[in-house]
Amino acid sequence: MPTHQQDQELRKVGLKVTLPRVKILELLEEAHRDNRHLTAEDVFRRLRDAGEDIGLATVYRVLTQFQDAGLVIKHNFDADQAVFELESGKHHDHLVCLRCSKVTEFSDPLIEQRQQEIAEQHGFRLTHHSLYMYGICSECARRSPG
Amino acid sequence: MPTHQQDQELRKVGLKVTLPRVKILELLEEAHRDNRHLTAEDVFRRLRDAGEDIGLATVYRVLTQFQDAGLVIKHNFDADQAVFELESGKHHDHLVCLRCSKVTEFSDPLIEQRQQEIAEQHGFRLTHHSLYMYGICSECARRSPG
DNA sequence: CTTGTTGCAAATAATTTGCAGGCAT
DNA sequence: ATGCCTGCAAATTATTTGCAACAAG
Repeated sequence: MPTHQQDQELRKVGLKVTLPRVKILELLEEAHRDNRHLTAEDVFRRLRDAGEDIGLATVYRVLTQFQDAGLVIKHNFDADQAVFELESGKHHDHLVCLRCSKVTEFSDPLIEQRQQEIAEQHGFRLTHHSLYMYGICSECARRSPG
Repeated sequence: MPTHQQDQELRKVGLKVTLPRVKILELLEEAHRDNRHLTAEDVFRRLRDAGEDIGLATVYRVLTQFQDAGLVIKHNFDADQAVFELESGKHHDHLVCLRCSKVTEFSDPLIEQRQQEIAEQHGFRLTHHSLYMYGICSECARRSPG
């Protein structure tokens, strides 16, 4: 079989190239293009719908491995299910639409800098942070201005 | 029995004054003074240690009722267990120590304003946000500068 | 070959719910 | 009295793990 882009990514982080891993990686890339973050269940269901016979446990295992390998980030949004997003390398924060779940990434130097200052003021050495902003996106607002 | 401060808070939000509710409210107030946020299990254990015979299910139920009543806020930090904090009325964000779990509250107008601007730029009408900053607090850093 | 991987089922962990008895108002 | 509350056990939901069969390097 020809060597695809995904195969390289997997090999690079020391994971064998298997069908579940390649498929899940593809799904995550597709989702990222659509500004969606997927839950493990989402991934599982999409694989099912695509005719793949991949168990939910495998989905969880693969996502965790991807996370450990730095390929993926896990977010605990307000909801009770975690969502996974492809790690793009550049840090960013998120705007999440409460209606359609669209996710918009942004990065603001000013906010980042203030965070650092505030941490220092309180004597904290910062390791990371998470900033999630929740609201209604323009499309959803237009659809029903409730 | 004399009417305490807690009793008033409970009545105000339409909840009957019962022992579990009063005790849990007291615990949350105490924890807040100590810059701690408690998980449901934490609350349960402390009640047990104090000799109270209150079930874990009740703890969850009461915390949820408090949340619905606006007395308490539930946070989904990095961990898999949610933590609860007394609602002080004024919005604030959090610095969380990864070693000792100390929580420091802060509020920064500059960050708040930038968030609003960013949301507008992306066409989002913001409803709320959560900003958690994780790191090592000064005491823990002094104790072992890992 | 040899070890990492997978699917399935069973196990955990956090939280919720049904129900019969109790307590606040 | 009467309906809100509670404890306990059972149910749910999200996620993890054990294990035998299987496949990648």
